[in-house]
Amino acid sequence: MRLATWNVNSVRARADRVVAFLERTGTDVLAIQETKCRDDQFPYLTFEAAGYDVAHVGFSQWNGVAVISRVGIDDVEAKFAGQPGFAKGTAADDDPDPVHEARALGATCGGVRVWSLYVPNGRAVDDPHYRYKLAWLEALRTASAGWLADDPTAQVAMVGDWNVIPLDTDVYDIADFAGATHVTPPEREAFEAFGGAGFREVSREHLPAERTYTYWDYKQLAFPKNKGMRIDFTWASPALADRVTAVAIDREERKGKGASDHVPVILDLAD
DNA sequence: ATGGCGTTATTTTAACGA
Repeated sequence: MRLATWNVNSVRARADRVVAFLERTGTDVLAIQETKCRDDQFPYLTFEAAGYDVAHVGFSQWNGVAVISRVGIDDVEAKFAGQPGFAKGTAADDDPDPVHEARALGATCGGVRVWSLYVPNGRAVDDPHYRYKLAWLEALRTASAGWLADDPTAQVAMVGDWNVIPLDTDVYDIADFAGATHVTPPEREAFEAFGGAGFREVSREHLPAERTYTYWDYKQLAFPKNKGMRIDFTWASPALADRVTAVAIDREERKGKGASDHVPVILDLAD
């Protein structure tokens, strides 16, 4: 089975390109992030015509995550247990009515529990969104540790845009990120905590080379200059990690007119 | 120090993103 993840930066602007990717690569299951639409705006027909079932959650023009599959799609969950909302107060419990955002969707496809994840950006270290990002990652770690505790043989793939740069060598110039989000010790610790919970980040297992990027900014010719970042990852349960035979980052998808700023990450799973 | 580019929306500027 071929499983991929891709932050498409608007599924409506990119639907034809996504279908072309599916057909070119023979991807069976695709987790999509940043659909940037409500459920009623999702281009279901485009994907159904190509032979895929769709599960999507989106509340506005922001965020939005989906899983599309041609090997079945069951037990859809539009959030994980304990997923926090964004509280705009200056303290974590300041806001009595946090806003729930469409950033996680789980679905079982071909026997694999796939979670399409769009981790909050954080914006700035002194912004409430930064605290939200850390709380969100911690809540996901707690939830996912529970899945493994319930079933150590579970086939789970947590895929998507993690908005964390785990290593200094995962970015074109770490000096440009002094004081910025994505590289702070708390963010990196929150990311690596999934390893502590028993998961394995299989993209680096298969693609260990430094400066192997999944994102390039639209601005200032970042892609031609290869000024990129590695922020799209797959934390796999042990049983699933053992099935991964290859991982590829599809750099071709950053080329040409109408590209997303992220490219797909593709995982091949043994039967 | 700023904004650079792309997308969206109760659009004609603002919000958001990494």
